[in-house]
Amino acid sequence: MADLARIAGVSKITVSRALSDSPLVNEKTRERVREIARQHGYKLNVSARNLRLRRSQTVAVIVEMKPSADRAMWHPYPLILLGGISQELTSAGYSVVLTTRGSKAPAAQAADGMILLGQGAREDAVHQFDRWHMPMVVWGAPGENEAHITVGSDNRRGGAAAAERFLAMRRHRPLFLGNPDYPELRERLAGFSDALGRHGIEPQVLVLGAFSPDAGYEAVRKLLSKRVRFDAIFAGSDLLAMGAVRALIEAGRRVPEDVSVIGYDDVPMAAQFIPPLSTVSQNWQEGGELLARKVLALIEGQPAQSEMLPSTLVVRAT
Amino acid sequence: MADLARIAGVSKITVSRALSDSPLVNEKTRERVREIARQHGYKLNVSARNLRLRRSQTVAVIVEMKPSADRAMWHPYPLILLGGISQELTSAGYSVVLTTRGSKAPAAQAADGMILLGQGAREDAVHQFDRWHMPMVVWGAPGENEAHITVGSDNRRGGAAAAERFLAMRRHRPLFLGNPDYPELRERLAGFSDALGRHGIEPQVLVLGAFSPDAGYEAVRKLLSKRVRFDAIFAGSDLLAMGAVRALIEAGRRVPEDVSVIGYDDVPMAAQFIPPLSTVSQNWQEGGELLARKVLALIEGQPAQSEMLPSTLVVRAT
DNA sequence: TTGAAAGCGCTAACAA
DNA sequence: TTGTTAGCGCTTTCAA
Repeated sequence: MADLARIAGVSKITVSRALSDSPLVNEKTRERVREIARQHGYKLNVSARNLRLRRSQTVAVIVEMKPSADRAMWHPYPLILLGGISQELTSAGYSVVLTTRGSKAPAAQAADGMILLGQGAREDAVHQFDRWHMPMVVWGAPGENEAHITVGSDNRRGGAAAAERFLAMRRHRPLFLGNPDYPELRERLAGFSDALGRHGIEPQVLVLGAFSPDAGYEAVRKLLSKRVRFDAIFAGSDLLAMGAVRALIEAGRRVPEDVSVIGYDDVPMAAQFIPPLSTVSQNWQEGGELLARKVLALIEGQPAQSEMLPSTLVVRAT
Repeated sequence: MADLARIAGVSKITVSRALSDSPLVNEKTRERVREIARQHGYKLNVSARNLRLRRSQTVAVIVEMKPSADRAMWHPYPLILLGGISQELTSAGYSVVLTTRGSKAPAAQAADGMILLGQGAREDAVHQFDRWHMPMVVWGAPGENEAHITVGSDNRRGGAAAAERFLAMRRHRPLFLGNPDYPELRERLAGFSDALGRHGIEPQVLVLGAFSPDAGYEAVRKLLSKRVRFDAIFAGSDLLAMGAVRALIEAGRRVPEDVSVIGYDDVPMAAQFIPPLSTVSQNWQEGGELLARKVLALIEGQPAQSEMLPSTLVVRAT
């Protein structure tokens, strides 16, 4: 900038003003400076500007990644959340700084705000990041982190919707498939159990480690071989549900006549599955957008509140 | 840092050294300084450090996003590419700065390197970013951008593999389903056509706008109603292929006896589909990791070359 | 409409 | 082992 100033025969500050479209500079001067900048391939030093302005136009998105084991955050669906976040922030002139918890990468600290996703949104993580004293929004179940602004989908309601559907179909031996160690699944199961409990029904719970179709397939196969009786399955994810359906069909059970199946997420394949899968739909993209809008509000000093996204049961064939 | 120095009774630089684990500082001094920093909730100003060190420990990932229409980059599979990138960069102590082309967000300019993804990797985009003079790696088909380091999967080989399979099955009326405006699909079609051409067979090409199962379903339904004859379908994506299979089955055609179908991508559902879908597998995750490793190499001044990831045909039931 | 001075918070180079 | 000096490149006062 000093060089440009010398070449243009003006002062540094005039160059700065010209390049940032300040009204404090003469039209002609501005054009001349800009032309010179272009010719010389000048590129603004963003770090210097950030230092001076005390902001980076950046929001850190922090996801969990245990080194090897659980890469849940990199599964396709949570990533769509990131798509929503990015879309919203980008159009507001912010960039997303993507980091994983525990990384030594420093850039996240320079951000103007922070979004916590995935397992990273646990209590301990929240406290850890609290010390950074920056606007923070958390994805997950509100109430767990009363002190923080939370956006999440209504997993409890989704579980209840599945239960109500089974009740309407007069199913009395429902089964829950999934790992309630994940807070989302715990909520889904809670909503499911509560709604059933009000009619004196208690679901069986089959704890599964993975979310994959194979896990669902194997689990149901084992149940069938052990002659466990059930007439309805509520799966913690669509992939699990699809695996379950495959196992049922292979074993000669009719879906939904013998066993009704409801999944969770409404992935694009759910509608194309044969038979088309009934499932609880949640809009990840929108969740991402909402998270982004909340941090932006906080960054600009406006108030913001926790919010829960609706989950709706989509009844298809199963 | 000046405050900490005063409190600890040392100089600023000693604080700096203590906090950055420099060997130039006495063990005791270091501990004392760190303790004081902790007590006072000190947080390093990363912008200042970036300015001073002339680096940001950041890699910009630039994706395409036409405002409303084509959000292809936010589809699940390209996002996995991002997962791979992020994983690799994070473990090297870098953060990912996610921006879309055309965004006014400044943070990307401060990055130490750049990865261009999606439609953004077209010629014009590449030239636009060339002016930033930073290490750059592009996702796509090598050869298109000779001048730049490119990582991509071998779409041409994938198309050829599908063709070879059909030839081995003695199919003589193959059909290609997909939109060759996308460079990847163009390559897949090229490989497919070339391999067939060597046996005197020319595939029919059905250009489809979308990648969705519905698009595949509708397209095949129309073909069947027009009594177009074909005995093999190579679809540009698994979702398309699944839609096609559904249409075939509904119309009473047997898969693969009457019509063999091969998809592309090997999405997790492909193996669970009924019937399990044959498809060309490409490893997005690994592609992302490779992209990341190449930029890191460039950033550290090491040489790097373009590279093509293998695509392999996975033969299942269709 | 332009400019001079000051300083954002950090670390490399050099000196003690 | 510690400290002094200087300066990274920018923009906000304040003055002309």
